[in-house]
Amino acid sequence: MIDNIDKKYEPKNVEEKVYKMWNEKGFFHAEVNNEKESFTMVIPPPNITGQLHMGHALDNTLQDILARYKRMRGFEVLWLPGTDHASIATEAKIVEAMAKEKLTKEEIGREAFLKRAWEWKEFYGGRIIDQLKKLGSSCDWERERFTMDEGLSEAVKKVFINLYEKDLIYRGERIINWCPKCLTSISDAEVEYEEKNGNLWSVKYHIKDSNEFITVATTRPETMLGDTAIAVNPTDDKYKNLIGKYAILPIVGREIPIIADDYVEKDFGTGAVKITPAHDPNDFEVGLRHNLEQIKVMNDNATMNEFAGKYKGFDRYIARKEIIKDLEKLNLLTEIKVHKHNVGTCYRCSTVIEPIISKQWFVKMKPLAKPAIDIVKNGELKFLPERFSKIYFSWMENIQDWCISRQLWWGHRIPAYYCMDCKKIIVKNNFPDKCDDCGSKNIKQDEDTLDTWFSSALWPFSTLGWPEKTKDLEYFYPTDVLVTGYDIIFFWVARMIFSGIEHMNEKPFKHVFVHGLVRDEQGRKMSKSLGNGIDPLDVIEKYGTDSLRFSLTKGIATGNDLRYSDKKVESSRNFANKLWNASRFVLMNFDENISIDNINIDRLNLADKWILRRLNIIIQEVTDNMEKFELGIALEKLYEFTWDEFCDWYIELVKTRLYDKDNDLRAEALYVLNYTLKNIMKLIHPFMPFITEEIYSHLIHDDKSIMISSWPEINSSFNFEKEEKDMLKIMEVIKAVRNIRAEMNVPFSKRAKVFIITKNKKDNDIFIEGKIFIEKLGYAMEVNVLNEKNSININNMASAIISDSEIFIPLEDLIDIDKEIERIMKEKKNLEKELKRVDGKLSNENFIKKAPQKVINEEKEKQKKYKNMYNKLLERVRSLNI
RNA sequence: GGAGGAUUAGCUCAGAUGGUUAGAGUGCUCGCUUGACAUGCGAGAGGUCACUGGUUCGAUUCCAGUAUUCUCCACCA
Repeated sequence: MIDNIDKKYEPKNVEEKVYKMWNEKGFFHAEVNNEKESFTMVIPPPNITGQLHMGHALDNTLQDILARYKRMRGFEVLWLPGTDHASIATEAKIVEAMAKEKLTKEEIGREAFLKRAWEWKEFYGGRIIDQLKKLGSSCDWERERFTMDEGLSEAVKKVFINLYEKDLIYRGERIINWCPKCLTSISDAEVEYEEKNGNLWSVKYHIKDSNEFITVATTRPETMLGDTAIAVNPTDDKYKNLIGKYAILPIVGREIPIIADDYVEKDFGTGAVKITPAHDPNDFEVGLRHNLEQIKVMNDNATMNEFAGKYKGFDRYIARKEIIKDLEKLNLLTEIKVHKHNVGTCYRCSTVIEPIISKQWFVKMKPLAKPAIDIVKNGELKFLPERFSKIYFSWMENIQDWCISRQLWWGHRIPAYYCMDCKKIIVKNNFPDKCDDCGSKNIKQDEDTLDTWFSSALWPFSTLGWPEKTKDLEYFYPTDVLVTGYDIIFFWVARMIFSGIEHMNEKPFKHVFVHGLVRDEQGRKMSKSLGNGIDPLDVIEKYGTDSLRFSLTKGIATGNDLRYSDKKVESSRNFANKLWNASRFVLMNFDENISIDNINIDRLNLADKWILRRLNIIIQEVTDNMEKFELGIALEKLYEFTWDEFCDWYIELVKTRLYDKDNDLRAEALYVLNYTLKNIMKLIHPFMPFITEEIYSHLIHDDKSIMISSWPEINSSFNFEKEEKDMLKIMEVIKAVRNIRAEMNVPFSKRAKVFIITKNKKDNDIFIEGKIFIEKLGYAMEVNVLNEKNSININNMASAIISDSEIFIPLEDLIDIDKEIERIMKEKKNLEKELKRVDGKLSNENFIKKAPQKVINEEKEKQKKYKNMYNKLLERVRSLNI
């Protein structure tokens, strides 16, 4: 017996306490356990600079739901947490912080910089972890990893060396995406395209030894300083005679050849293209085909270099203006058009990317992509929803080599060493003593670090001890589900897949469970620049974690974006409160003097049997939904079952019995209440872990915690099919009575008599059994079940017709005959519509011939029912002289 | 240029291997301090399931096309 429980649920009084308890009892921890099947997930490691946002909240809520569900289903669940060093993002923040002290990286040097970075990591790395805990995440914190942990760094080196030895990593000079602000190369995936208004300038180039000109169009005139050819299409008659001749590069005066290449489209622009192999990826390819010189005209910070002649030192955009001015003076500018085009920008700092030729390390992608495509094609690894595999394929099938070197300090330093004497490249685990070839000791390590994603690609196995052959790997790998937003399929998911296959010879996970973005109330992306982000921690503070989790998961469709709204959280909070109060009701009625241990099923009443049967069905359905990852549907069903069926019906139905201290079926009622509520708590626990734990701890059971209790199963002795149907009939009567009363404006305090007329013997018995419920929920002073209505005067009664029965309520002076007529006519119209539909169907020969018998029978049943009701209605119409 | 979503109640969204009187939350209307809960209870109004075809006995659901809209990928200088 519990009293003095607050009327309102206060998450703050519960969440911290409960989380601490779980943690201290070691419920989050997973160990190799050969008696159980494993279920493994690795967290998408948040950046150490990161702060929890709604995306994290959704992502981790989904993972936690799966983890808790599987744990209850008896799996050894490992949800492995950790953080990512996020090279560019973190380095940028540290540089920014140093700028406030008027310091630069170069001034303090690599070693001191890294010291600062590690301090940063210590300080901020823990913050996001604490925030994940606030979400209720049941991660195994004893296994927390960081992408630059010693073990993970070993894995990175090992992978680099493996790939290098297999010739899948190479160093070469190619066009890469250069960010002039971050001062590093970035991969293709890290470039974001933005549509911008620019100009298309047409520039005349003089043909050598002639008075002719050739006109080219360009969006980036500043790169012309690095032109080393002009290209035309070989089949283009306009320019055929010019192929092989030379043009004079304006301003610079250099002679450049006019070449023919298929790459040029005859119909675009002038049909002639300036070729700048050092500053454009397409031009680079053309350059290779024609053996053209590559002239880089910019510095790393996007200012012009010495090859830019008089523009040296100018920023690229200033240089552009100056060049345009000079071309105008020279009369070589023939046209300026406004031109909308996509400009590549850095995904971290939004600076316009400069394609630039540079010596970098690359991963050869084609051979790695092939098996990674196959494994999804053959269904061994599944995307959920399936449509995301198409996105994956299109990326994987068109993949370019991956530029993995970064000109950053924070990250895994590339394990490549250069002999300064004989120039040999040595790729090795440790700093070599001497050069293998010439024996020189004059050796330097590559200055660059690796792309952050290079290490996170290994996350599913590096975190489990690879390259060591650990028991953990054997037991927990491959992982089961990877939960992530669709926005990082390319960055991360795809790279984990080919890495897993290449290094483990096994997929990294069986399912990729993809979710959408959390948008703001108006459907916009939440972003810093818009300032429309909602801090999940604020929401938790105000409404509690369970409410936040609930609002992010109820009714969502896999892979679709969803909108955050305060209204939704509020209604979730109301649901939590509902759970709280339903439990309060149950607990308040617990009676120390009544044992619910040995309940005889035969003594359960109709309502008991109905709710137990409904619970069985819900258990089955929700379990099916969970297995299919239909979390949103599962939760929706639980919401409705709990609120509508359990609270609004069962609890109301049980009250009469419970309040009657002499009733000898109170034990049965308490048993059913405890049993149902207990199972509801279990079913909801994965979604709302805190409140369910708190409530569960007060209920009667033998578990230490709901978290480690077992998932509900159907109780086959509770499959009361008949009673379920009977109860539905009684509920139908109750609804009809309430409807009449509401429409007739009968005040609550005014009890009325209810007459139920049915010729059907079975129904008769059911209603007699249900009298007590109809009285209570239909606010009736007396319920009479009759075979004939002859014995009562129905003229002053309001009525309703439900299938085989009629209901009459004498309202005496309260009856409003016009309203009654209105009600009846409305019902008549409705029935006519339905009858017409069902008659039409059943009189259709083809329907009878071709539809399945089951459907036909169902329709016939309906027809019978409607006809019956309709006849009674006509009788009623006649009797009222309408 | 290519691909993929979305389009269902005023708003935000679910939904069904094709057959239900198409659902929820929220908002709205009416009535309620009903011995858990006003963060509540009861009743109600509100939908041509974007449009046009096709398949089918039957389509809101499957197929094709159209429109509107969002997103991703590629990129022609």
